[in-house]
Amino acid sequence: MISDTKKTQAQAITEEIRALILNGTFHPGEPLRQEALSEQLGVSRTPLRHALQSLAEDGLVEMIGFKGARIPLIDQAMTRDLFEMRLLLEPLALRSAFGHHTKLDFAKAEMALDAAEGEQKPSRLSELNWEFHHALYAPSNRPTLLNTIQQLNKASALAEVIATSIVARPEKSAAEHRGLLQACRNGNEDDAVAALSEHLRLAHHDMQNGTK
Amino acid sequence: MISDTKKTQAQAITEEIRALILNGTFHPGEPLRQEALSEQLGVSRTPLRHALQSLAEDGLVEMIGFKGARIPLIDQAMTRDLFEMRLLLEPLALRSAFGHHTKLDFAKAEMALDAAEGEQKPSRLSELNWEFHHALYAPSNRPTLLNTIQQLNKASALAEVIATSIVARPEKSAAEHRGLLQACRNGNEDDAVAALSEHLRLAHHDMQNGTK
DNA sequence: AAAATCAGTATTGGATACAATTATGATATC
DNA sequence: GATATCATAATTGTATCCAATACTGATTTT
Repeated sequence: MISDTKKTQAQAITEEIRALILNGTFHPGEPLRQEALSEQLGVSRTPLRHALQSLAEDGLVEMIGFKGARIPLIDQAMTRDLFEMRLLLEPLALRSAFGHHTKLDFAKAEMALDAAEGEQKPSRLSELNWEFHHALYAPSNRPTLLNTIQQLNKASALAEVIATSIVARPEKSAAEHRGLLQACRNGNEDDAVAALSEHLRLAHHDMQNGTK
Repeated sequence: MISDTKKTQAQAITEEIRALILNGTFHPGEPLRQEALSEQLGVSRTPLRHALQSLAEDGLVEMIGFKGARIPLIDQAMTRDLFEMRLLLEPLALRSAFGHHTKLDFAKAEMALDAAEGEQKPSRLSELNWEFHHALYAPSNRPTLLNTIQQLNKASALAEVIATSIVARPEKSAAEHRGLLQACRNGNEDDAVAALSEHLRLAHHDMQNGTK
Protein backbone atom coordinates (compact mmCIF):
# COMPACT_ATOMS: atom_id res chain seq x y z
CA MET A 1 0.00 0.00 0.00
CA ILE A 2 1.45 3.33 -1.04
CA SER A 3 -0.73 5.87 0.66
CA ASP A 4 -2.81 4.58 3.52
CA THR A 5 -4.71 7.54 4.89
CA LYS A 6 -6.89 6.23 7.68
CA LYS A 7 -10.37 7.61 7.47
CA THR A 8 -12.33 8.12 10.62
CA GLN A 9 -15.80 6.58 10.89
CA ALA A 10 -17.33 10.01 11.31
CA GLN A 11 -15.88 11.12 7.99
CA ALA A 12 -17.05 7.96 6.26
CA ILE A 13 -20.65 8.19 7.37
CA THR A 14 -20.64 11.91 6.63
CA GLU A 15 -20.40 11.00 2.96
CA GLU A 16 -23.02 8.29 3.33
CA ILE A 17 -25.48 10.67 4.93
CA ARG A 18 -24.71 13.31 2.34
CA ALA A 19 -25.63 10.83 -0.37
CA LEU A 20 -28.81 9.85 1.47
CA ILE A 21 -29.84 13.49 1.69
CA LEU A 22 -29.00 14.37 -1.90
CA ASN A 23 -30.69 11.26 -3.22
CA GLY A 24 -33.91 12.34 -1.61
CA THR A 25 -34.15 9.82 1.20
CA PHE A 26 -34.96 12.70 3.52
CA HIS A 27 -37.12 15.67 2.71
CA PRO A 28 -36.77 19.33 3.68
CA GLY A 29 -37.92 19.97 7.20
CA GLU A 30 -37.65 16.32 8.13
CA PRO A 31 -35.92 15.68 11.46
CA LEU A 32 -32.93 13.35 11.66
CA ARG A 33 -33.10 11.22 14.81
CA GLN A 34 -29.67 10.29 16.09
CA GLU A 35 -30.48 6.83 17.36
CA ALA A 36 -32.36 5.79 14.23
CA LEU A 37 -29.66 7.06 11.90
CA SER A 38 -26.80 5.62 13.92
CA GLU A 39 -28.23 2.12 14.04
CA GLN A 40 -29.15 2.34 10.37
CA LEU A 41 -25.51 3.12 9.56
CA GLY A 42 -24.15 0.65 12.07
CA VAL A 43 -22.23 3.09 14.24
CA SER A 44 -22.76 4.64 17.62
CA ARG A 45 -24.23 8.07 18.17
CA THR A 46 -20.85 9.63 18.93
CA PRO A 47 -19.40 9.64 15.41
CA LEU A 48 -22.86 10.33 14.05
CA ARG A 49 -23.01 13.57 15.94
CA HIS A 50 -19.70 14.61 14.46
CA ALA A 51 -20.97 13.76 11.01
CA LEU A 52 -24.10 15.83 11.51
CA GLN A 53 -21.99 18.75 12.63
CA SER A 54 -19.87 18.43 9.51
CA LEU A 55 -22.95 18.38 7.33
CA ALA A 56 -24.26 21.42 9.17
CA GLU A 57 -21.13 23.31 8.12
CA ASP A 58 -22.05 22.67 4.51
CA GLY A 59 -25.65 23.65 5.06
CA LEU A 60 -27.05 20.20 4.35
CA VAL A 61 -28.60 19.94 7.80
CA GLU A 62 -29.63 22.35 10.51
CA MET A 63 -28.73 21.68 14.13
CA ILE A 64 -30.74 23.43 16.83
CA GLY A 65 -29.83 23.45 20.51
CA PHE A 66 -31.28 20.44 22.27
CA LYS A 67 -33.87 19.98 19.56
CA GLY A 68 -31.91 17.92 17.12
CA ALA A 69 -31.02 18.07 13.45
CA ARG A 70 -33.20 18.35 10.39
CA ILE A 71 -33.00 18.93 6.67
CA PRO A 72 -33.17 22.68 6.16
CA LEU A 73 -35.96 24.35 4.27
CA ILE A 74 -34.41 25.95 1.23
CA ASP A 75 -35.91 29.21 0.12
CA GLN A 76 -35.33 31.44 -2.89
CA ALA A 77 -33.40 33.99 -0.83
CA MET A 78 -30.84 31.37 0.12
CA THR A 79 -30.28 30.09 -3.41
CA ARG A 80 -30.05 33.65 -4.67
CA ASP A 81 -27.30 34.40 -2.15
CA LEU A 82 -25.43 31.21 -2.93
CA PHE A 83 -25.38 31.82 -6.66
CA GLU A 84 -24.59 35.49 -6.33
CA MET A 85 -21.58 34.63 -4.19
CA ARG A 86 -20.47 31.94 -6.59
CA LEU A 87 -20.85 34.43 -9.42
CA LEU A 88 -18.37 36.69 -7.67
CA LEU A 89 -15.88 34.11 -6.44
CA GLU A 90 -15.70 31.46 -9.13
CA PRO A 91 -14.67 33.78 -11.96
CA LEU A 92 -11.85 34.97 -9.70
CA ALA A 93 -10.71 31.38 -9.20
CA LEU A 94 -10.92 30.62 -12.89
CA ARG A 95 -8.96 33.74 -13.83
CA SER A 96 -6.31 32.92 -11.22
CA ALA A 97 -5.98 29.45 -12.67
CA PHE A 98 -5.60 30.65 -16.23
CA GLY A 99 -2.12 30.16 -17.61
CA HIS A 100 -1.47 27.37 -15.13
CA HIS A 101 -3.72 24.74 -16.65
CA THR A 102 -2.03 21.53 -17.76
CA LYS A 103 -3.30 18.84 -20.07
CA LEU A 104 -3.93 16.75 -17.01
CA ASP A 105 -6.27 19.37 -15.59
CA PHE A 106 -8.31 19.41 -18.76
CA ALA A 107 -8.31 15.62 -18.84
CA LYS A 108 -9.64 15.48 -15.29
CA ALA A 109 -12.37 17.94 -16.17
CA GLU A 110 -13.32 15.94 -19.22
CA MET A 111 -13.39 12.70 -17.29
CA ALA A 112 -15.84 14.21 -14.86
CA LEU A 113 -18.07 15.30 -17.74
CA ASP A 114 -17.92 11.87 -19.38
CA ALA A 115 -18.73 10.15 -16.13
CA ALA A 116 -21.71 12.43 -15.61
CA GLU A 117 -23.08 11.55 -19.05
CA GLY A 118 -25.27 8.62 -18.08
CA GLU A 119 -25.30 9.15 -14.33
CA GLN A 120 -28.65 9.36 -12.56
CA LYS A 121 -27.83 9.49 -8.87
CA PRO A 122 -28.06 13.10 -7.69
CA SER A 123 -25.34 12.64 -5.07
CA ARG A 124 -22.93 11.34 -7.69
CA LEU A 125 -23.90 14.08 -10.13
CA SER A 126 -23.13 16.67 -7.48
CA GLU A 127 -19.73 15.11 -6.87
CA LEU A 128 -18.88 15.05 -10.57
CA ASN A 129 -20.12 18.58 -11.01
CA TRP A 130 -17.71 19.77 -8.35
CA GLU A 131 -14.90 17.62 -9.76
CA PHE A 132 -15.29 19.41 -13.07
CA HIS A 133 -15.27 22.89 -11.60
CA HIS A 134 -12.47 22.00 -9.21
CA ALA A 135 -10.30 20.76 -12.04
CA LEU A 136 -10.54 24.15 -13.70
CA TYR A 137 -10.00 26.16 -10.50
CA ALA A 138 -7.31 24.08 -8.79
CA PRO A 139 -4.33 25.38 -10.83
CA SER A 140 -4.93 28.76 -9.20
CA ASN A 141 -3.19 27.28 -6.17
CA ARG A 142 -5.43 29.22 -3.84
CA PRO A 143 -6.71 26.65 -1.35
CA THR A 144 -8.45 29.16 0.90
CA LEU A 145 -10.42 30.61 -1.98
CA LEU A 146 -11.23 27.14 -3.30
CA ASN A 147 -12.33 26.00 0.12
CA THR A 148 -14.98 28.70 0.35
CA ILE A 149 -16.12 28.03 -3.19
CA GLN A 150 -16.46 24.35 -2.41
CA GLN A 151 -18.60 25.12 0.62
CA LEU A 152 -20.91 27.21 -1.51
CA ASN A 153 -21.10 24.45 -4.09
CA LYS A 154 -22.03 21.87 -1.47
CA ALA A 155 -24.75 24.11 -0.14
CA SER A 156 -26.00 24.70 -3.68
CA ALA A 157 -26.15 20.98 -4.27
CA LEU A 158 -28.99 20.47 -1.81
CA ALA A 159 -30.91 23.38 -3.30
CA GLU A 160 -30.42 22.00 -6.81
CA VAL A 161 -31.54 18.54 -5.82
CA ILE A 162 -34.66 19.88 -4.17
CA ALA A 163 -35.48 21.86 -7.30
CA THR A 164 -34.72 18.65 -9.23
CA SER A 165 -32.84 20.85 -11.68
CA ILE A 166 -29.69 18.80 -11.34
CA VAL A 167 -31.42 15.80 -12.82
CA ALA A 168 -33.89 17.67 -15.00
CA ARG A 169 -31.41 19.63 -17.09
CA PRO A 170 -28.42 17.33 -17.50
CA GLU A 171 -27.97 17.87 -21.23
CA LYS A 172 -28.17 21.64 -20.96
CA SER A 173 -25.66 21.65 -18.12
CA ALA A 174 -23.41 19.29 -20.05
CA ALA A 175 -23.37 21.56 -23.08
CA GLU A 176 -22.49 24.56 -20.94
CA HIS A 177 -19.71 22.62 -19.26
CA ARG A 178 -18.25 21.49 -22.60
CA GLY A 179 -18.29 25.04 -23.88
CA LEU A 180 -16.51 26.28 -20.79
CA LEU A 181 -13.89 23.56 -21.07
CA GLN A 182 -13.31 24.36 -24.72
CA ALA A 183 -12.78 28.03 -23.98
CA CYS A 184 -10.23 27.08 -21.33
CA ARG A 185 -8.41 24.80 -23.76
CA ASN A 186 -8.37 27.60 -26.31
CA GLY A 187 -6.75 29.80 -23.72
CA ASN A 188 -9.46 32.42 -24.13
CA GLU A 189 -9.85 33.75 -20.62
CA ASP A 190 -12.66 36.22 -21.18
CA ASP A 191 -14.71 33.70 -23.12
CA ALA A 192 -14.20 31.14 -20.39
CA VAL A 193 -15.28 33.51 -17.64
CA ALA A 194 -18.28 34.55 -19.70
CA ALA A 195 -19.24 30.92 -20.20
CA LEU A 196 -18.82 30.19 -16.51
CA SER A 197 -20.92 33.17 -15.48
CA GLU A 198 -23.64 32.31 -17.94
CA HIS A 199 -23.60 28.71 -16.74
CA LEU A 200 -24.15 29.80 -13.15
CA ARG A 201 -26.87 32.24 -14.15
CA LEU A 202 -28.73 29.60 -16.12
CA ALA A 203 -28.44 27.05 -13.34
CA HIS A 204 -29.89 29.53 -10.90
CA HIS A 205 -32.63 30.58 -13.29
CA ASP A 206 -33.73 27.04 -14.05
CA MET A 207 -33.85 26.32 -10.34
CA GLN A 208 -36.22 29.13 -9.63
CA ASN A 209 -38.61 28.05 -12.35
CA GLY A 210 -38.69 24.75 -10.57
CA THR A 211 -38.78 22.04 -13.18
CA LYS A 212 -40.23 19.84 -10.53
CA MET B 1 -36.64 35.66 32.19
CA ILE B 2 -37.82 36.65 28.75
CA SER B 3 -35.70 34.56 26.43
CA ASP B 4 -34.03 31.54 27.96
CA THR B 5 -32.07 29.96 25.18
CA LYS B 6 -30.18 27.06 26.68
CA LYS B 7 -26.61 27.06 25.53
CA THR B 8 -24.80 23.80 25.18
CA GLN B 9 -21.46 23.35 26.93
CA ALA B 10 -19.76 22.79 23.62
CA GLN B 11 -20.92 26.18 22.38
CA ALA B 12 -19.82 27.87 25.57
CA ILE B 13 -16.29 26.53 25.57
CA THR B 14 -16.04 27.20 21.85
CA GLU B 15 -16.10 30.89 22.70
CA GLU B 16 -13.64 30.39 25.56
CA ILE B 17 -11.17 28.60 23.35
CA ARG B 18 -11.63 31.19 20.62
CA ALA B 19 -10.66 33.86 23.13
CA LEU B 20 -7.67 31.84 24.30
CA ILE B 21 -6.47 31.50 20.73
CA LEU B 22 -7.02 35.12 19.75
CA ASN B 23 -5.42 36.38 22.94
CA GLY B 24 -2.26 34.55 22.07
CA THR B 25 -2.36 31.76 24.64
CA PHE B 26 -1.54 29.36 21.84
CA HIS B 27 0.82 29.98 18.99
CA PRO B 28 0.60 28.98 15.31
CA GLY B 29 1.60 25.38 14.80
CA GLU B 30 1.06 24.53 18.44
CA PRO B 31 -0.91 21.32 19.03
CA LEU B 32 -4.04 21.36 21.19
CA ARG B 33 -4.21 18.25 23.36
CA GLN B 34 -7.75 17.18 24.10
CA GLU B 35 -7.23 15.94 27.63
CA ALA B 36 -5.20 18.95 28.73
CA LEU B 37 -7.67 21.44 27.28
CA SER B 38 -10.73 19.64 28.58
CA GLU B 39 -9.52 19.51 32.17
CA GLN B 40 -8.31 23.09 31.94
CA LEU B 41 -11.83 24.12 30.95
CA GLY B 42 -13.49 21.77 33.39
CA VAL B 43 -15.41 19.68 30.88
CA SER B 44 -15.02 16.23 29.42
CA ARG B 45 -13.46 15.52 26.06
CA THR B 46 -16.83 14.98 24.38
CA PRO B 47 -18.00 18.60 24.22
CA LEU B 48 -14.40 19.70 23.70
CA ARG B 49 -14.21 17.75 20.48
CA HIS B 50 -17.37 19.41 19.26
CA ALA B 51 -15.90 22.79 20.11
CA LEU B 52 -12.70 22.02 18.22
CA GLN B 53 -14.72 20.99 15.21
CA SER B 54 -16.65 24.24 15.35
CA LEU B 55 -13.44 26.22 15.53
CA ALA B 56 -12.08 24.24 12.61
CA GLU B 57 -15.03 25.47 10.53
CA ASP B 58 -13.91 29.00 11.15
CA GLY B 59 -10.30 28.22 10.39
CA LEU B 60 -9.06 28.88 13.91
CA VAL B 61 -7.74 25.35 14.31
CA GLU B 62 -6.76 22.51 11.99
CA MET B 63 -7.92 18.97 12.69
CA ILE B 64 -6.07 16.10 11.11
CA GLY B 65 -7.27 12.54 11.25
CA PHE B 66 -6.02 10.70 14.47
CA LYS B 67 -3.25 13.25 14.75
CA GLY B 68 -5.04 15.92 16.69
CA ALA B 69 -5.76 19.61 16.38
CA ARG B 70 -3.41 22.52 16.18
CA ILE B 71 -3.34 26.23 15.54
CA PRO B 72 -2.93 26.67 11.80
CA LEU B 73 0.06 28.36 10.28
CA ILE B 74 -1.21 31.48 8.57
CA ASP B 75 0.56 32.48 5.39
CA GLN B 76 0.28 35.47 3.10
CA ALA B 77 -1.61 33.51 0.47
CA MET B 78 -4.37 32.73 2.94
CA THR B 79 -4.79 36.31 4.14
CA ARG B 80 -4.76 37.52 0.55
CA ASP B 81 -7.60 35.17 -0.31
CA LEU B 82 -9.59 36.09 2.76
CA PHE B 83 -9.41 39.81 2.08
CA GLU B 84 -10.00 39.45 -1.62
CA MET B 85 -13.17 37.51 -0.90
CA ARG B 86 -14.30 40.01 1.69
CA LEU B 87 -13.63 42.77 -0.81
CA LEU B 88 -16.06 41.12 -3.19
CA LEU B 89 -18.76 40.07 -0.73
CA GLU B 90 -18.94 42.82 1.89
CA PRO B 91 -19.68 45.66 -0.54
CA LEU B 92 -22.55 43.55 -1.84
CA ALA B 93 -23.91 43.16 1.67
CA LEU B 94 -23.53 46.86 2.39
CA ARG B 95 -25.26 47.85 -0.85
CA SER B 96 -28.10 45.40 -0.14
CA ALA B 97 -28.54 46.93 3.28
CA PHE B 98 -28.64 50.49 2.01
CA GLY B 99 -32.05 52.07 2.28
CA HIS B 100 -33.00 49.68 5.06
CA HIS B 101 -30.82 51.13 7.80
CA THR B 102 -32.61 52.38 10.90
CA LYS B 103 -31.37 54.67 13.61
CA LEU B 104 -31.02 51.62 15.80
CA ASP B 105 -28.63 50.02 13.32
CA PHE B 106 -26.41 53.07 13.36
CA ALA B 107 -26.60 53.20 17.13
CA LYS B 108 -25.51 49.59 17.39
CA ALA B 109 -22.59 50.27 15.08
CA GLU B 110 -21.57 53.30 17.09
CA MET B 111 -21.79 51.42 20.36
CA ALA B 112 -19.40 48.83 19.03
CA LEU B 113 -16.96 51.55 18.03
CA ASP B 114 -17.21 53.25 21.40
CA ALA B 115 -16.67 49.99 23.22
CA ALA B 116 -13.61 49.26 21.10
CA GLU B 117 -12.10 52.62 22.02
CA GLY B 118 -10.10 51.59 25.06
CA GLU B 119 -10.27 47.82 24.59
CA GLN B 120 -7.02 45.87 24.60
CA LYS B 121 -8.04 42.21 24.49
CA PRO B 122 -7.69 40.98 20.90
CA SER B 123 -10.58 38.53 21.24
CA ARG B 124 -12.89 41.32 22.39
CA LEU B 125 -11.64 43.64 19.67
CA SER B 126 -12.43 41.00 17.07
CA GLU B 127 -15.94 40.62 18.44
CA LEU B 128 -16.57 44.35 18.41
CA ASN B 129 -15.11 44.66 14.95
CA TRP B 130 -17.60 42.13 13.68
CA GLU B 131 -20.45 43.72 15.64
CA PHE B 132 -19.78 46.98 13.82
CA HIS B 133 -19.69 45.45 10.37
CA HIS B 134 -22.66 43.24 11.13
CA ALA B 135 -24.75 46.20 12.21
CA LEU B 136 -24.22 47.79 8.82
CA TYR B 137 -24.84 44.60 6.82
CA ALA B 138 -27.72 43.08 8.79
CA PRO B 139 -30.51 45.25 7.27
CA SER B 140 -29.82 43.54 3.97
CA ASN B 141 -31.81 40.64 5.38
CA ARG B 142 -29.59 38.15 3.62
CA PRO B 143 -28.60 35.62 6.29
CA THR B 144 -26.86 33.25 3.91
CA LEU B 145 -24.64 35.99 2.54
CA LEU B 146 -23.94 37.32 6.02
CA ASN B 147 -23.10 33.87 7.27
CA THR B 148 -20.34 33.45 4.72
CA ILE B 149 -19.02 36.92 5.40
CA GLN B 150 -18.94 36.19 9.10
CA GLN B 151 -16.94 33.04 8.50
CA LEU B 152 -14.41 35.00 6.51
CA ASN B 153 -14.22 37.60 9.25
CA LYS B 154 -13.58 34.99 11.91
CA ALA B 155 -10.82 33.46 9.86
CA SER B 156 -9.34 36.91 9.26
CA ALA B 157 -9.36 37.55 12.99
CA LEU B 158 -6.72 34.93 13.67
CA ALA B 159 -4.55 36.25 10.87
CA GLU B 160 -4.90 39.80 12.17
CA VAL B 161 -4.03 38.81 15.71
CA ILE B 162 -0.95 36.95 14.56
CA ALA B 163 0.15 39.98 12.59
CA THR B 164 -0.67 42.02 15.73
CA SER B 165 -2.27 44.53 13.38
CA ILE B 166 -5.55 44.41 15.27
CA VAL B 167 -3.90 45.86 18.34
CA ALA B 168 -1.22 47.86 16.56
CA ARG B 169 -3.47 50.06 14.45
CA PRO B 170 -6.57 50.70 16.55
CA GLU B 171 -6.75 54.44 15.95
CA LYS B 172 -6.38 54.08 12.19
CA SER B 173 -9.03 51.40 12.10
CA ALA B 174 -11.30 53.50 14.31
CA ALA B 175 -11.04 56.49 11.99
CA GLU B 176 -11.86 54.35 8.97
CA HIS B 177 -14.85 52.88 10.78
CA ARG B 178 -16.16 56.29 11.79
CA GLY B 179 -15.84 57.50 8.22
CA LEU B 180 -17.75 54.50 6.92
CA LEU B 181 -20.48 54.98 9.49
CA GLN B 182 -20.82 58.66 8.61
CA ALA B 183 -21.16 57.88 4.92
CA CYS B 184 -23.93 55.41 5.76
CA ARG B 185 -25.72 57.96 7.90
CA ASN B 186 -25.47 60.46 5.08
CA GLY B 187 -27.11 57.94 2.82
CA ASN B 188 -24.26 58.13 0.35
CA GLU B 189 -23.99 54.58 -0.91
CA ASP B 190 -21.02 54.95 -3.23
CA ASP B 191 -19.01 56.80 -0.62
CA ALA B 192 -19.80 54.15 1.94
CA VAL B 193 -18.76 51.32 -0.33
CA ALA B 194 -15.59 53.17 -1.22
CA ALA B 195 -14.81 53.69 2.45
CA LEU B 196 -15.46 50.02 3.20
CA SER B 197 -13.27 48.83 0.36
CA GLU B 198 -10.47 51.15 1.35
CA HIS B 199 -10.79 50.01 4.94
CA LEU B 200 -10.37 46.39 3.94
CA ARG B 201 -7.46 47.18 1.64
CA LEU B 202 -5.66 49.09 4.36
CA ALA B 203 -6.23 46.37 6.92
CA HIS B 204 -4.80 43.82 4.55
CA HIS B 205 -1.87 46.03 3.63
CA ASP B 206 -0.92 46.77 7.23
CA MET B 207 -1.05 43.07 7.99
CA GLN B 208 1.41 42.19 5.30
CA ASN B 209 3.88 44.79 6.49
CA GLY B 210 3.68 43.05 9.81
CA THR B 211 3.76 45.71 12.48
CA LYS B 212 4.93 42.99 14.80
C1' DA C 1 -64.24 25.85 26.33
C1' DA C 2 -59.50 27.78 26.30
C1' DA C 3 -55.37 28.17 28.62
C1' DA C 4 -52.13 26.86 32.10
C1' DT C 5 -49.90 23.10 34.78
C1' DC C 6 -47.85 19.11 35.63
C1' DA C 7 -46.79 14.34 35.15
C1' DG C 8 -44.29 10.99 32.06
C1' DT C 9 -41.84 9.91 27.74
C1' DA C 10 -38.66 10.69 24.05
C1' DT C 11 -34.49 12.71 22.53
C1' DT C 12 -30.37 15.16 22.83
C1' DG C 13 -25.88 16.52 25.37
C1' DG C 14 -22.10 14.99 28.34
C1' DA C 15 -19.02 11.77 31.18
C1' DT C 16 -16.56 7.71 31.36
C1' DA C 17 -14.51 3.43 29.73
C1' DC C 18 -12.58 1.09 25.89
C1' DA C 19 -10.57 0.36 21.15
C1' DA C 20 -7.80 1.98 17.37
C1' DT C 21 -4.07 4.71 15.70
C1' DT C 22 0.08 7.20 16.00
C1' DA C 23 4.32 8.70 18.21
C1' DT C 24 8.50 7.33 20.81
C1' DG C 25 12.62 4.97 21.95
C1' DA C 26 15.37 1.08 22.48
C1' DT C 27 17.33 -2.84 20.13
C1' DA C 28 18.71 -5.35 16.20
C1' DT C 29 20.56 -5.47 11.48
C1' DC C 30 23.18 -4.19 7.54
C1' DG D 1 27.08 4.67 12.00
C1' DA D 2 22.70 4.73 9.70
C1' DT D 3 18.45 2.35 9.08
C1' DA D 4 14.91 -0.92 10.10
C1' DT D 5 12.03 -3.26 13.52
C1' DC D 6 9.47 -4.00 17.34
C1' DA D 7 7.46 -3.07 21.96
C1' DT D 8 5.74 0.57 24.75
C1' DA D 9 3.47 4.78 25.79
C1' DA D 10 0.72 8.76 24.48
C1' DT D 11 -3.23 10.38 22.03
C1' DT D 12 -7.21 10.23 19.40
C1' DG D 13 -11.71 7.99 17.98
C1' DT D 14 -15.76 5.17 19.41
C1' DA D 15 -19.21 2.83 22.38
C1' DT D 16 -21.99 2.95 26.32
C1' DC D 17 -24.14 4.83 30.21
C1' DC D 18 -26.03 8.79 32.66
C1' DA D 19 -27.84 13.63 32.98
C1' DA D 20 -30.28 17.48 31.08
C1' DT D 21 -33.64 19.25 28.10
C1' DA D 22 -37.63 19.23 25.18
C1' DC D 23 -41.90 17.18 23.80
C1' DT D 24 -46.74 15.08 24.69
C1' DG D 25 -51.10 14.55 26.64
C1' DA D 26 -54.08 14.51 30.30
C1' DT D 27 -55.76 17.20 34.16
C1' DT D 28 -56.80 21.36 36.39
C1' DT D 29 -58.04 26.10 36.62
C1' DT D 30 -60.19 30.20 35.20
